[in-house]
Amino acid sequence: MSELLTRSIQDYLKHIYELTEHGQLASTNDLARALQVKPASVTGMIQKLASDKPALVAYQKHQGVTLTATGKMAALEVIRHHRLLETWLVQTLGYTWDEVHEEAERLEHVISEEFEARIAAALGNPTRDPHGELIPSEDLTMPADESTPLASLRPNQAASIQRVDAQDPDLLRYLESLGLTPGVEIEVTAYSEFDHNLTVKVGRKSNVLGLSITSKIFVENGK
Amino acid sequence: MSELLTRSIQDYLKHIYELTEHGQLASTNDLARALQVKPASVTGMIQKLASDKPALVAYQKHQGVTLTATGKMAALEVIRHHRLLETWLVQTLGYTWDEVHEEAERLEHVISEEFEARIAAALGNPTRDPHGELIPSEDLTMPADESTPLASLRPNQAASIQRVDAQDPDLLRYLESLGLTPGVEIEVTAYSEFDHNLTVKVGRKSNVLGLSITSKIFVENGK
DNA sequence: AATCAAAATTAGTCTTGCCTAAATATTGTA
DNA sequence: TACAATATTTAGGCAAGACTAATTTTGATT
Ligand SMILES: [Mn+2]
Ligand SMILES: [Mn+2]
Ligand SMILES: [Mn+2]
Ligand SMILES: [Mn+2]
Repeated sequence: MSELLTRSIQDYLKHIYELTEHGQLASTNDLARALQVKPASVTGMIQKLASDKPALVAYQKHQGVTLTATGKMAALEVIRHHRLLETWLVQTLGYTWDEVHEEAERLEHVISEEFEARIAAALGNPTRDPHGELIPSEDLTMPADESTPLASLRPNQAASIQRVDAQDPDLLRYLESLGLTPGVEIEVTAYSEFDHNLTVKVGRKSNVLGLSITSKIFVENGK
Repeated sequence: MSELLTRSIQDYLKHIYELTEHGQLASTNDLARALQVKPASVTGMIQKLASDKPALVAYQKHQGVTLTATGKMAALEVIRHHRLLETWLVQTLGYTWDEVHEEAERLEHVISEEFEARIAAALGNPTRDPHGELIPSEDLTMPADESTPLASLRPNQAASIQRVDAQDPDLLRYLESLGLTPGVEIEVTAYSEFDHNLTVKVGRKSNVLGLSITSKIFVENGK
């Protein structure tokens, strides 16, 4: 799996992985939004990736793309780099979880396999990054994710936060200020069916959270 | 000094700095060799850098280039990144001095000022990298270098090794195997004026070193 | 002063990855 | 079934940075 893959291609593959993780096809528009690029540029790149020597994506005009086995390996390699880097920035350099994303976004493309191995070992081969996201294993397998969105819980259900699917620093700081971070136990005490707000108890405090937040927090282990 | 400077430009500036550090002009050919690029490419890039909004280099056709004040700041920024990274790879991830150059060569262009500040602080603001090279200060001043090449010493002169000006991993491993690393005390016991070999004593052992080695080891403080 | 080799520059191409504008395909709905 | 809105693709361009081949400049040597 050694890389002749450009930075740009690595980012395409990573985002295609994320958009197709649950069996969907990634649309040109969704990719354009994720990559901050115009749809026409996505079409161009996708056509190139699809016609590469060993194709990195499977593509049919107007239908969207998925990754080939080769493309998936390359994507998982980048994702592993990203998540190990985030973990390591937090644990060894004192970054906070709202600061790491941007730094990792650049570093992920330039570290060697040697570097990856050394930080993984130094961290004790972690399985989750600071946001609770699962880290692909060294052999590029993505562990199964058992969690469900907090939004799907209803009053009297308790659970523990597994991961927070967000990179926006403001949102992350806000969540931290409420104590909504991975590992924390929470309980839903109220649900408003019109706006889908949930009232969530953390320790002694309760907060009312809208769907745009509860859909980004993933929990497990409701009692 | 924030960067709109591409990776490629950063490498040009860094190498121009190194080639002009002692007052010379950097020639097109020397730069081409240093950057592993054809001379025609160097001419093209130099002309662009010379005609940039605030010019990064001063250039006259066929005469060679030097850095402007702006260009020098940008170069020192990259060099500071490189040398802090090398130091940090050795001290916190257990890299050896022959392994760090290549990794730092890529990382130097993508770390943030925040990252630079954090590793500098974590390392206690070091002034030399693992090869003994001086690290530009945070305000981008290069400390004065008092050292002279080992090649200039003669029998009965003693000195301590300050820095080793080499990146070739094989050479670095060889020097380490001889105990020729920064901080080590040495003494010259013989000189051969025909081939310029020096016999150098380190601890109990002596080795005969050719000019291609003694010109890359810099020493200070002969007693 | 004339000559010549080495060094440097110019001219013209190529690749990568993006863009805008225009054309076309798909889809959901009337 | 047909139309309009939406999504996607095509066509044509541009900027960076590299390359090769051809040409010019420099500066040493006769
Ligand atoms: Mn990235
Ligand atoms: Mn993360
Ligand atoms: Mn570099
Ligand atoms: Mn060094």
